[in-house]
Amino acid sequence: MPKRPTIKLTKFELELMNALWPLGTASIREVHESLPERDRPAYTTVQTMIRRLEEKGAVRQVKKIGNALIFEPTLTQSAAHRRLIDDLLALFGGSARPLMAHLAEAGKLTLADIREVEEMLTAQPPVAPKPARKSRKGA
Amino acid sequence: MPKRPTIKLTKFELELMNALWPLGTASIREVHESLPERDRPAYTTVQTMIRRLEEKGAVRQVKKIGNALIFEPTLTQSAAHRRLIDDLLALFGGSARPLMAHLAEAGKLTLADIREVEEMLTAQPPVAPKPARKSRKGA
DNA sequence: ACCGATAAACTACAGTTGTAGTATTTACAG
DNA sequence: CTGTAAATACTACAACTGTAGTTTATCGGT
Repeated sequence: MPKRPTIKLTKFELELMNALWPLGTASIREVHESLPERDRPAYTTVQTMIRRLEEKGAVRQVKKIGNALIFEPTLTQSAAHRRLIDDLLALFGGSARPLMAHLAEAGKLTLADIREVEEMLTAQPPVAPKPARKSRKGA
Repeated sequence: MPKRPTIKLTKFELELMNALWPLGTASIREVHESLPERDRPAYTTVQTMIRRLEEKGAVRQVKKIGNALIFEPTLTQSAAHRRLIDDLLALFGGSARPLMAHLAEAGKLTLADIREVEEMLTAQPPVAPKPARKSRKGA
């Protein structure tokens, strides 16, 4: 597999993606308007950023309606999140432990949170080495 | 309280701090040498960065030995980490839940990790609303 | 007191990011 | 078909980052 180079997004690019993901598919205008009106950048700023996101391969043009281009995310939210977390984790020496500890200390983690994840982990075998996810050869 | 503006460090600045924290106090030369020799930047690069860290208030000069300045961190590792985590958390809408879920999914969280944090949380009352930390008036 | 080695201070520069203005194209209304 | 409004494409630019060279100050030895 090609292993594309895991797109790196800035904070602001991420915010744009956060606007785009729920829309699924949208024009620049729509992305722009869906940003929090409190400190909303100029329309052209969004334009520029979307173009850069396209260069980075995070979004792509899918069609044109009237004279407006319609975009859709190529990078999934999940992939973006994974990247963020991996980066943070790297700064913590690769282990989630100190990260968790910090979260707990800062009161960002409740017992409920823990229990939930615990269930997740016990429900599914944590070390399941990729159960050969169905590969429909044709489509 | 003054609430200083929570210093924002870049990845590389963080790496320098990671070198400095264990040293406790060090010259630029020492910081430089303690960087992984694999892709170690020029001495002057470290100089520049330390200067910028000083401007940002993350380190400070404490003395001079020979003609070399000795620095020490002002920003604690803990504070820096807190900042990192808070930033990440903000991107996740402020809740640790999806973050945890992602960690678990990615196999970065083991049951053991969970248990440990769980203990931390049960040991100390998690919602302790700042037990009025001792304020010696006089100092 | 001078010289050579170090260190610090200053300067430089290219790439990235956030921000947006200006110029050009294009689709639709009349 | 033509004008106009909307969108796109192009251009600009300052702050921040990573990178390091050049110039100047300083310490310590002879």
